Amino acid sequence: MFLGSHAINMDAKGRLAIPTRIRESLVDCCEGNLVITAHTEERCLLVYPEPQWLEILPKIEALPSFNKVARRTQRLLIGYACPLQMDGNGRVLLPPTLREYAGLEKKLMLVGQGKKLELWSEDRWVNWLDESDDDDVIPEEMQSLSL
Amino acid sequence: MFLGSHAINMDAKGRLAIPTRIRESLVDCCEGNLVITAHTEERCLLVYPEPQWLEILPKIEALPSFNKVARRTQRLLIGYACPLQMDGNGRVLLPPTLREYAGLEKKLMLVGQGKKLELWSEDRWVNWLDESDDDDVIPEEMQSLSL
DNA sequence: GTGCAATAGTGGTAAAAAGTGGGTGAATGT
DNA sequence: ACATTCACCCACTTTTTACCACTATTGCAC
Repeated sequence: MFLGSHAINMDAKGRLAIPTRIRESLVDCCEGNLVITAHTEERCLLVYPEPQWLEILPKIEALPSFNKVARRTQRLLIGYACPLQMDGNGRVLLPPTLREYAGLEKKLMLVGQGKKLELWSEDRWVNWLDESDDDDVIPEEMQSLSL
Repeated sequence: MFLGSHAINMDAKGRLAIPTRIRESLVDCCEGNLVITAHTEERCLLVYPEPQWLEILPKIEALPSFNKVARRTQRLLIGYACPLQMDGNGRVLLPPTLREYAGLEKKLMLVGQGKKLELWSEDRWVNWLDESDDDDVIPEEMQSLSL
């Protein structure tokens, strides 16, 4: 279970030190085997423990090839997916195409999301926080949700 | 299984170095025998390991001849198909007609898509990423999909 | 409160591998 | 027969990646 957000830095080579708390969770649940890919709705990245990834992969593959939205989802999720391994210092190397996609520079935010993590450029994260989506539709599943 | 995206360059002769990761997968699954053809929905190319291609070919041929969409699909997929072989350095030579179709110049993106690969002009790829498809229909299979 | 120790984070280096460019000979087509 | 194209090969340059060393920070004990 991944909770909380962490401000972390990426070095000049695109390496990223996973915060120790999270590192421990990762070793527990997947021996450090991660899959990182693009988020389809925002320009940020998704980090899955490999077992979680293997659960959703078949669902993505099963989507219809001749629907535009489905094709976009497939192309991004599968097309950007990349297995990652932590190095001896608990760092991972982010492939250039993913850095590019999410606009990652030095300052990043790693955000726990339960079964997965999200990785944001700090700038984009802050911008997203400021966005007001007042006019968006609330799905049925949330109509009766009480927090 | 092909995952992940790679920025690659085409040289002046129209040769294209396959990234090592993918090269290994290709040698494993088809001894480097590829078939490349046109994508019917976007102006990019499809790269199949030969066995995968031989699986889908009969399905394409079986499409009804008196339907316009089906005819277009056949014409493009079969009409542009071309077998490729990697050279000693893991490069392939792209036929001019395919380069033309997909608008390939120097900078390309090779995108893993599970059983196949897609090859894009980098420009077109970036444009496609920026396209907003907000008004498209979300297929039923995705209505309750939770990733 | 201060100092020491352990651990996290950062930067650098060197060996290996991958990408790039070019040249030559064979083959094909005019 | 000649020209042009293409496949194959060789060599060089750049990038990658794994490993190592140092600095900073945190936490604990005295």
